[in-house]
Amino acid sequence: MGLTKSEIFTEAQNQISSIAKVFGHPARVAILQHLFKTNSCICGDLVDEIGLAQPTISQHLKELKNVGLISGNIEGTSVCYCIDKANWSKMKTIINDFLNQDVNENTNCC
Amino acid sequence: MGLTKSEIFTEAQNQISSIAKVFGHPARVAILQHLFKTNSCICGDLVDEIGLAQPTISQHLKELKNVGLISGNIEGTSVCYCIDKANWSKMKTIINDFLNQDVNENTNCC
DNA sequence: TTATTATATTGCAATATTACGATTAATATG
DNA sequence: CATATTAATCGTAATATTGCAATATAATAA
Repeated sequence: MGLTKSEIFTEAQNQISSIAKVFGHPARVAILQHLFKTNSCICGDLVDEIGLAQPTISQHLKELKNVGLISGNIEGTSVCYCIDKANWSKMKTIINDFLNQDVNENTNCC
Repeated sequence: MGLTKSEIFTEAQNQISSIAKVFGHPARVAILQHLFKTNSCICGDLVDEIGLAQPTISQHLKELKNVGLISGNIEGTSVCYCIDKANWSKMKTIINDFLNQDVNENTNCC
C-alpha cells in the first residue's frame, strides 16, 4: 500500500491534512520563515541560507507553490519568491479553526 | 536518501514540522475531530467511524500518542483515548506563533 | 553567437509512510 | 479452564518522500 485513502475522508479533512503536510518538513518551515524575515522576495540565496542542494530547495519551493503559499516572479536570470498573503490568510483560518476546537470539560473521562 | 537532514535546522523548525507532520494525514485529523466531537473517550469505535482497518487506526493512534496529543486509558479489554488538553494548548501556541508571522507590507516586492 | 548565471527537471538510491493480514497479549465471560 | 473480545505488534507489499548528481532550460552578458 503506502497510498492514503483520501476518498474515505471529508474534503475538509483532506484540506487540513494537505496544508499541514507542507509544513511537515523543516526545510519548508525554514524557507517560509526566511521569506517572512527578509520581508522581500528571495531568490537563490535560499540555497546558501539553508544547507541543502539547489535541486532539493527547488523541489521544496515547488511544493510550497503547489499549495499556493508562495509565488515566484522571474527577475532576469533569477526567480523571486514571496509569500502569497491572501492564500496564507485563508490557510491560517482553516488551520486555526481546526486547532481551536475545544473539549467539553464536563464529559471528558481521562 | 529519503532521510530528512534534521541536524541542519533549528530545534524550533524541527518542532514545528514534526507537529505539522502528525496533522498531515486525514485519518489523524479525523481521529482528533472525533475525539473532540464526542467530548469523551473513544475506544475501538474509531475503527467503525473511520473506514480503515484496526491495525491501521492503532498505528495512527500511536503516532498521536508519540507527540503527546492524546492519551489512552485501559478500560477492561478496550482502551479509552482522549485529547491531552495541556499538550494540545502548548502545540497550539507553537503552531500559532508560526502562522501569525506577518510580512512587512512596505518592503514586499511581488 | 557563445559563454555565463540561475533555476528547473530528470533519474535514481535510500529511507519513510500507509495499509492490512496474521498473530499476540490482556482481560472478560461462560 | 476455555473462549470471546479488544487492541497492539509483527511482517510485508505498495507507494511516497527526501536528497542529490547530472542535465536541461531560460535569460542575460560578452
